Amino acid sequence: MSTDGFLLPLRLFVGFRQLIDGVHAELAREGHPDVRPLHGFVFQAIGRDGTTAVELGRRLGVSKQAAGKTIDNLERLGYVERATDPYDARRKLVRLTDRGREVLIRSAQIFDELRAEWAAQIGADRLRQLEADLVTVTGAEAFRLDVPGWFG
Amino acid sequence: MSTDGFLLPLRLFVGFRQLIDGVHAELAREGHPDVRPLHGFVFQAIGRDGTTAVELGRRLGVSKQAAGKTIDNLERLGYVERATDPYDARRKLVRLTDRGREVLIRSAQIFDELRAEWAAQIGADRLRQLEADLVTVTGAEAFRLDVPGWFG
DNA sequence: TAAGATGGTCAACGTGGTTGTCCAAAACGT
DNA sequence: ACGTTTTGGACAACCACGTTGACCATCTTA
Repeated sequence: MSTDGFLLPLRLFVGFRQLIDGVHAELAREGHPDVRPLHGFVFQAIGRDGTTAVELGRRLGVSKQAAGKTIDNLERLGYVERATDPYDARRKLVRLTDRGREVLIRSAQIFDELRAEWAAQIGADRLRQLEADLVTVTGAEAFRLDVPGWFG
Repeated sequence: MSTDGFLLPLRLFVGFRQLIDGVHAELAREGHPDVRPLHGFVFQAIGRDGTTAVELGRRLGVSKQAAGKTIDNLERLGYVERATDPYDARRKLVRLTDRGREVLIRSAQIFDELRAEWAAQIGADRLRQLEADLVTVTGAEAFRLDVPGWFG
């Protein structure tokens, strides 16, 4: 039936990667050369309200230690900050700094721009349908962040 | 315009990951539990004719040393074998073993089956259009295999 | 034939993942 | 109220896979 069973997964990945690379190339141009693809998902998982290392690990599908290391790195880069929870002395709240929020906002904007470029090539309605179809076939799958270990 | 700029890349990745995980779950069931997502792409890059470590690295977008390490692993698992090139004593040809070819063939078949499941959900014509649209927007991009290092 | 390019391997290093261990603080149960 | 369990965080050791640098053998080329 199909000409090549590898076409679909390959193109999905290439599309994903082009979008991610496009965002990070632009972020690097705007003064954020150290932000990795991984970090974007972390920023999103932290969100405006902040989280803890354990909760972050849960959301991303990695161990709390791995989440802690990533937080260490982002803290060193100035994108997140830790604060003690006044209601629970065990917890350390992880929140985005202004710099971190800036990256989160810019990322969304750049993704929108890249999406618009796609829309210009295949048409806005076709792109909407592509997104809708992907949602249909993939369902409500949680995002797993253990990509490095998962792939290799 | 778009509700969420993160939707598109996220769904592309989730779709990719579901296909890959589906194939490797089935491969594991069929006696190949040690084959990683990475390896499928390596098998494809080696192809029927075989290659060398340098050429493999070039195709996959990684260093020749990294390609060599991956070959070491696959050789240990019995999926590829090295042979000296009779016309060039420097080169070592890497070829798939019967076991390796089996995985390559089965992978393509399972991908086709998963693709058929997608087609059953959104319709064969819509899936064909989705693929065609992805090809249009992504262009003739070479696959890069440096995923672990790239992502994190 | 000497100089350069090419293919392969070894070694050292970095990052991000894992598990195991331990401690402090909160929650729970009698 | 107090002892026990659970929870959040950090430290350490280890593994996988990527990188660069160096080195040697072999082929190509001027």
